[in-house]
Amino acid sequence: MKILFFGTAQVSKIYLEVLHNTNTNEIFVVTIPDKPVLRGQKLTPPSVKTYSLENNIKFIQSGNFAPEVIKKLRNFNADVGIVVAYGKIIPEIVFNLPKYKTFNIHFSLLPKYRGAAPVQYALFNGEIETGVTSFYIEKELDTGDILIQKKLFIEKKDNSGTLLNKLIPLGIETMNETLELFRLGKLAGKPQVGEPTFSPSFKKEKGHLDWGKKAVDIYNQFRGLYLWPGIYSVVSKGTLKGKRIKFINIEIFDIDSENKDFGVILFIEKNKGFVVSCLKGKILVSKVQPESRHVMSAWSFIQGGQLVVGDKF
RNA sequence: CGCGGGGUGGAGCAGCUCGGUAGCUCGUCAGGCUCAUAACCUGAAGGUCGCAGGUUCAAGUCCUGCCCCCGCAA
Repeated sequence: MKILFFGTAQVSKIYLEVLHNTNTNEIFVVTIPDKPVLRGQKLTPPSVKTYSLENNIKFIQSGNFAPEVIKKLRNFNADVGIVVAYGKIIPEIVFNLPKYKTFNIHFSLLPKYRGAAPVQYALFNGEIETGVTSFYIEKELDTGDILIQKKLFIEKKDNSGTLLNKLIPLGIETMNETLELFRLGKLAGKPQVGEPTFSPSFKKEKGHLDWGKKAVDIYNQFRGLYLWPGIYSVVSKGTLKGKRIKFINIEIFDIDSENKDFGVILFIEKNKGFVVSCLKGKILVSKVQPESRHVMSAWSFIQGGQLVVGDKF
């Protein structure tokens, strides 16, 4: 098949790889411009671009769909378009170019969690299941008819990293099966049914912990933001006052205790870390990254004596 | 040349302003105590204080250059 592939992020590279390793496919990649990234703001190419270069795959890198870009895409004369973590809205004139139109692989059970961050939001909300959906791209974001949908159970200990690792292969299955549908000429999708919910992209600020919440909610926030941007708190009382500390790993210490004050370091758990009070319940912090320092176990950091019982976030 | 922090025994930190025997907590090893709840006590091993120059009687500490790590912002 002649495939028009829209992708940018690390995740989409994996999908491109699968398509590229199927010899019968001819691929044309569409990705976005290099972006300044990290300290020193070096321009970094999307991993899809790097992969395309290494494997001699035709690609076009553009921040827009100007007439000359569309012309090139039209000349490719694609059978189908596939969108995986592209990161930009694709105009109708483009997603309608391929013979069988364009479909998207989305990591939720649509119409739940439409938008940019379905994995994260599913975890925030403590969902017990999620999944992958392939559907036709429409003008409105994530609203098109569904081709294939697969369910997946979320485990208590899952975070955005582990969950993504399960969703990616499931998505590949979904993509392959969707392509198979097209080969067989089964092109009809089914309208989405149910109340839609949304998962808009968010900023780093979302990782700022509010200890005036329940331990369960804080834990869900941790799970959802595990890969990016992580969760953090700023010390408000103690030697490190004003310093930011990232919590790389936490667990629920108890779920329903009542605490007079929250955000307070209540006590130390030997070899494990320190325990912080929430509005309801307590959180055991086991791995941290203080400002300007490496990631370290919370217990190790406690040895430095910078953070002591009674300090507050 | 975006802003900032940091590199000190195996781990986490202090010491640097005001140069003068390498300190604290943990771990390790040896021994003691026996229910302390981050158990406690005694003792031991373990460090070219990121690298290279410079100033000085003397540099972890002051000066110069370099390497590496990290937070923020984008």
